[in-house]
Amino acid sequence: MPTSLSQQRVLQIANLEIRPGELQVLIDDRRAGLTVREFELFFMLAQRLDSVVQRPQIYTAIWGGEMQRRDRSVDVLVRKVRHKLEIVAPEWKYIHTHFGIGYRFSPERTS
Amino acid sequence: MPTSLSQQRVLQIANLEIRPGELQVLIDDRRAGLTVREFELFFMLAQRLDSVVQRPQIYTAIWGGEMQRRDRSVDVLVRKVRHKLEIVAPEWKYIHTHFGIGYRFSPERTS
DNA sequence: CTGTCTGGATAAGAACTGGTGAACGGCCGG
DNA sequence: CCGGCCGTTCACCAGTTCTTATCCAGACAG
Repeated sequence: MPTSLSQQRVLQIANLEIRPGELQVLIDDRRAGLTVREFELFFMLAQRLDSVVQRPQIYTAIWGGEMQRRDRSVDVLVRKVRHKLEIVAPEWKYIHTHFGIGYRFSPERTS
Repeated sequence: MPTSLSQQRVLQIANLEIRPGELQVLIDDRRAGLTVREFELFFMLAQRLDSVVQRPQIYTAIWGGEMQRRDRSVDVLVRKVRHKLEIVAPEWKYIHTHFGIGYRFSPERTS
């Protein structure tokens, strides 16, 4: 699966640089320090800029298979990614929650 | 493959001089004393300064073929290179670990 | 306003990854 | 033969990450 990521191009969005081949996210040239899972989530959402991705879709994209009811894996992962991004860029929000549906990636300045 | 190395230019980075044609690494004009394999690894990473190189890519570049799961060859080789470099330049770190991903070359003074 | 459902936050144990030292075997020169 | 060098593999361990459970705040329906 890192192989498939390697094929992808570098994404430049807002103050982000996302390098699939290195599994790295750079924010204003600083490394976010995401783990492999975390990167997969973030990159997956980033590719669908501005669109709401449903939870089960996210789950399948990252873990494969069907998401069980009450499985909180996606939520916890989102939480971790948000946290790491906030450390590097406190004044930005990247992942937005859509209640009862899923998440949407779009960089927004908060201040 | 020593042939391909011979074609390459000498790299000057930080306190390093890397001579592909001689398979030699000089640190402040002192020889690191790397073996052929060790040099290949170090040079390969050095050419990708500041970028994270995934383990399987490293493996393929040096041994060819696919890296098996749980193959520790890369790790052990990195360990040996680090050790030899540390003897010559204790106050420098050259190879950084990115957990779950691979390694990144960028010279940093530690002290 | 109240009850119910969804998602945020946190924590504990399991599972995994990488650092490290050493053993093993091949190769070569003496 | 013998000893040293080199590359590979193994085993142990520390540190990191993932999974799962729980508690709680916010959202929504009636």
